[in-house]
Amino acid sequence: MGRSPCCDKVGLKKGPWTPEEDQKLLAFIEEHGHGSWRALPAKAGLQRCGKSCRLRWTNYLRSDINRGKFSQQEEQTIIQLHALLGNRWSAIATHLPKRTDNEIKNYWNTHLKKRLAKMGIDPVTHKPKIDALLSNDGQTKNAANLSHVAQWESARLEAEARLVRESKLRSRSFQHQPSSMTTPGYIPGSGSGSGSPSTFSENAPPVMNSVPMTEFVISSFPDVTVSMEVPWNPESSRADNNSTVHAGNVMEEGFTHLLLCDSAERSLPEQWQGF
DNA sequence: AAGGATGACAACCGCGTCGGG
DNA sequence: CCCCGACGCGGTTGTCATCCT
Repeated sequence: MGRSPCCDKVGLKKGPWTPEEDQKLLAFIEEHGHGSWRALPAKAGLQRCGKSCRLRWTNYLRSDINRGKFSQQEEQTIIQLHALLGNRWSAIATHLPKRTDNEIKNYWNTHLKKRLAKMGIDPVTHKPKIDALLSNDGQTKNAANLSHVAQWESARLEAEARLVRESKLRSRSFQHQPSSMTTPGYIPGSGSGSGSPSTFSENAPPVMNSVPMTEFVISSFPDVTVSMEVPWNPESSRADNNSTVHAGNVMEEGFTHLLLCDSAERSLPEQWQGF
């Protein structure tokens, strides 16, 4: 309950680690394991608090860390998982082997968040900003746009709720099975295209009625399928006759693809340029 | 060339949670 | 059941490098 007092002790070094300190920590852990982090600094001969040692080890010294540039696939995974999980960096990190939560968090804050903001997408919810859906005089270009945003939010929250349930199940069973195998009531869909869409049957009313459903499959989280009601009009994926913005269609095209474009001006669909 | 601005990333801080006594 | 130490997590800050004027 109380805060750890280890860092309050005077005489302990703070700030950047030196190569000598790294070597001491590395050598000690390789020989003895880290054991109790609190006791480790004294045993290893380090003038650091245990917390600092743990951070240095988990974020930098571990041998199973990839410190190279983030690949496009990794970027996409982060964006997709962040859309579902929010700022739960440790949870996101579990789906990115060799990457630490701190590294992912930093990368998000310095690269991806800015890219989202630049494109007029709320970095918190990943939905298009309301002001991006407004015309210059403040009127909505298309009332359906706001409806799509609400639907996206609804789908996102639903997926999040499911993840919470799965998390609880996983913590109980401690298994690494696809969650579709462990989540009661989950009915896997038949994938994109024809066939019945995936949905959430556990205590949930049918989400859809007559409107065709669109599935969002998270590629690095294949057991999660977000189904949402998004009327699909291939023509309006670019721009319809009224130059309206179809938030749902843009999402269907895969907003993560848009986010991966280095330059919004270069690769965005016409109606998104200039945001 | 100097120095201010900006970007990138490492590290710290403080809160919440867990588990043992 | 309560207390408290230990740890993990996410937000924030600090520091260094690079760019720009």
